[in-house]
Amino acid sequence: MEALDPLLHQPLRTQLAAFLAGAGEASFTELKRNLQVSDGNLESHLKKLIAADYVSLRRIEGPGRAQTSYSLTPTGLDALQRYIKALQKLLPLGDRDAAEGTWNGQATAG
Amino acid sequence: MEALDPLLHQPLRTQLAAFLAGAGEASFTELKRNLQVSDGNLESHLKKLIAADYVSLRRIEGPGRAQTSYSLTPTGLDALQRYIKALQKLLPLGDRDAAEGTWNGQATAG
DNA sequence: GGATTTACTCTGTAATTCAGAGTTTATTAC
DNA sequence: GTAATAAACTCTGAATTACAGAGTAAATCC
Repeated sequence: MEALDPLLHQPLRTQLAAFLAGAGEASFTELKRNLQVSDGNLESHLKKLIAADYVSLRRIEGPGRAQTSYSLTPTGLDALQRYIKALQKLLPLGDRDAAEGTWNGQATAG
Repeated sequence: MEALDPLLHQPLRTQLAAFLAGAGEASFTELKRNLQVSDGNLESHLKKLIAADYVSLRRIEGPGRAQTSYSLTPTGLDALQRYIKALQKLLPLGDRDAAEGTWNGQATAG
């Protein structure tokens, strides 16, 4: 059985990675709004992803206060992609062939 | 953004639930072997799933020492199914339509 | 120029995760 | 029959993680 990247397999961090993958990049505040998370919690998870080089930051000096833009690194995107493959192997997720076995009567149709 | 059931969205518990869904039921030892996990760790996660009524146990009195057989409850299967739907919404997982947006060039093809 | 807001960062607490030691019941060797 | 081994868990405690709210610094509003 394949292990699920523990860095990505955590509620907030999965959402963070998915959001960044979809959005390309986002500011602290955008992330906070979209993920509905407290400041401290957001920054601690962001920090962890940055430490793993899954996320990079870019300082944006605009008019007004400087902001940081966060985005997935190639490493992060790759990890996310491999994480998704692992999920597909583990669970029946539409991409049926990938799942090692499909469940009883129920499959994925609900 | 939809939250991911924190009970299921944890590496060992996701695997546990997926395995039980696939196998129907399994003994402590089977689970231990398949998930490659320590006794203590397995029992603590199992306990958590049982407390949530995601997993039920059944005592099996055979020849030799009695064993416990673990399986998903209807509640657990339902939760797993909803968890999978949430994942599908969040990530591009083969079932493409469900994902809120598909990523840049990369999509799911590797 | 004082009050507010924005954009984070720090700190401490609570909860979670985990390994290994402990317990109980059965089986095998003698 | 009993000592040693094994199976099937359960308990304990330490390490890590997750989280909220308080703190800080810079900009904007009045």
